[in-house]
Amino acid sequence: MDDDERTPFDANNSSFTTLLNSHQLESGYYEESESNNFEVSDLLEFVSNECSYEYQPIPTSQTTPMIILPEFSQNPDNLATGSSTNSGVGGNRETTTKKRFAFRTKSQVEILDDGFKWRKYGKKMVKNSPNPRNYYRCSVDGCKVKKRVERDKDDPTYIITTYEGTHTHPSPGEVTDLTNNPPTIA
DNA sequence: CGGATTTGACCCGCGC
DNA sequence: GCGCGGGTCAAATCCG
Repeated sequence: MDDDERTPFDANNSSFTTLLNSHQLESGYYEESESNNFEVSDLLEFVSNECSYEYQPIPTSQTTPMIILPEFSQNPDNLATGSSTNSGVGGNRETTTKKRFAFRTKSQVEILDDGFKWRKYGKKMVKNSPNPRNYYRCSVDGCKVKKRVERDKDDPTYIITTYEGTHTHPSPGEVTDLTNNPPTIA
């Protein structure tokens, strides 16, 4: 709990400080899972896109967002093979470089309103945890962002939310001019 | 009535 | 080659 063995944030980086302040992140850890191109700006952009905490604070309860990527290279048992090409039944899925970020938040509810609409498409029980793992997907058509929510087996009070992919649309809460806002490259 | 949620079944990759 | 673990889909159900 108070003793972690992972690589902490680069506190020297002002960007991270801003990030921490903007999103009220107490502490956390980040790690890159695919390529080494992962930078602070990516994390910032991702946070801004994926978790609009700044727009929609967690209304359910006092939540302390934390950025943490524990299972990516530390425990292969949790995520097993993350960078697989084709996954699922379809067999033919377009798989490009997708970045994943895990946020560990302290909350009793798993449904954290981050400003986006999610549709649950699966629930699975993890073998090493009594708590199930929920799979969410962005309800927006065309957006292939996936979200994985799981309770910390060690600390049930903590929720580990893993985002995968990048949103190609603005937050539904904030209506913007779609005609004047062309989507970026997928 | 429409949409989201549920739960079981199916599939894939890897290990043994 | 089979089994395990994990991830996804899909039909049925429930809710608003």
